[in-house]
Amino acid sequence: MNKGSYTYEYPRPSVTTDCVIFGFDSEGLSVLLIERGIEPFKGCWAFPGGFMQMDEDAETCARRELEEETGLKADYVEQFGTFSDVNRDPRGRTVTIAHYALVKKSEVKGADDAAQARWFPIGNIPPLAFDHDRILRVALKALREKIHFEPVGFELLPQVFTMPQLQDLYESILEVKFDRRNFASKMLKLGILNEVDDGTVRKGTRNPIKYSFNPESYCQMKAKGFRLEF
Amino acid sequence: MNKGSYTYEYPRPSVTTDCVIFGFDSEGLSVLLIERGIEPFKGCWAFPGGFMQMDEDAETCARRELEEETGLKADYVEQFGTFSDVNRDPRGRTVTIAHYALVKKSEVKGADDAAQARWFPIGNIPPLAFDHDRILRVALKALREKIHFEPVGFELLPQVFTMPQLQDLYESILEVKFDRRNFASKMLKLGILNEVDDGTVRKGTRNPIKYSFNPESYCQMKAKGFRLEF
DNA sequence: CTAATTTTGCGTAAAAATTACACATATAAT
DNA sequence: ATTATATGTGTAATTTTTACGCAAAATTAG
Repeated sequence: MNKGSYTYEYPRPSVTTDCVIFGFDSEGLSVLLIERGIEPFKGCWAFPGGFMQMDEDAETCARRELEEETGLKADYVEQFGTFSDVNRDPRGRTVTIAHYALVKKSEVKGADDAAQARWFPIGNIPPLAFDHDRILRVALKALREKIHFEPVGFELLPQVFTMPQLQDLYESILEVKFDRRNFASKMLKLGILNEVDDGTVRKGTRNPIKYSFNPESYCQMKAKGFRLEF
Repeated sequence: MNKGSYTYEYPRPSVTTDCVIFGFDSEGLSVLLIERGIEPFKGCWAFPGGFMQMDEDAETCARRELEEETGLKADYVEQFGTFSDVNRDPRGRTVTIAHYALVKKSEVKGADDAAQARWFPIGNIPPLAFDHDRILRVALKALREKIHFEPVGFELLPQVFTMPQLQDLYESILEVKFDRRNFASKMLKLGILNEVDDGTVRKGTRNPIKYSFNPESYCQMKAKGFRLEF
């Protein structure tokens, strides 16, 4: 196909997607960024993303770019806003449909091998390219609201986790502290956690009980309309 | 400027905005639609919207199209999602950034004069063009969630309103019924309502107290983080 | 190796929020 | 004129949330 072969009656902005990738481990919440090797914003970090193809919708594009640029396949990808400031990209008019992805860092193997991809804790983000700092703020806000309606936490934790881990997750995302006993009883009362018997005999109380997320119960709950109050 | 004078190396989708306009009166919640005079979807109804110009961002575009096509200027316009299905427009690849607008029907004068614009109650929507039925469902969901965090109701009611009106509004949007005494006390406890003295002496209790929204109190509340629980 | 500290599970009492509900009065309807 | 309806007000019962103490084993410190 020739260069410059697409002609339109009126000018059109470029359409891209960007993807804010959230991960979680004992260090807290973090995002995966890619270092830009070229101008503009050379040396700055940015979310993976790129131009939307004519045969894919926005979420498909976000997932494709995510995999191409980081090697990750995310289960959970969701659109949270579209950014269209006239001057957001110095190269030309660009509209980006922003998504966030939730990945289990415990299952991410060679993501750090990937050329210039690195995890940054949410409290220590380097200078970002374009309007990505604004996009990150909006992404965090969206995630914080989402966690009240959907158990997004389970997309971020390992398959099997403990109550303290789950509490850490909620505290990291919402930036608050909970009483551990109240947190546990509220969570258990929801009825979406399965106790996992990993064979080890629980003698003392210091080795925590292992849980896994029960998607079936969750779906039933969701059908009735559900809200996680914190 | 010549026809067909914009040429790009890769194909680009069109970018449009659409605007779901919500209004409220004693009949309940309704939306303002425009009848399509031409194919495709001739005779169907659609949200006002159109192509984004190169010198305006999405919200500016939505407001412009809204005014051009209905004569309305809306105070409150907010983006709630971008729709990018590959086949959503039979004429070609189009991505639309969808917004909703809240208007005071009480202050809308000649909007119905406008050629083919008409209000439809939310329970009686005619066949819609393109994927606008889906867009409407998402808009309603967004509005229902928003009402928990922001006093969107006050954008829909007249400047001065009564408690029963406010309750009707909440009940219409959330599709539930509240105990009128509990609703009133909860609302008043928020401290964002001013009692309006309209001079008339309130003898009986059947003529309801008039209120207005107090934006200052609301801003203070919002700063502390706020949620309206229903 | 021993002692001190920390982590975890469990359960209860106090406080706060939500819910359910009754009556009086003037307007509106019959 | 009589009846029905809409509105304001307050309180008791219930439910939910919050605060907090204790015991046991693992971990850490010495």
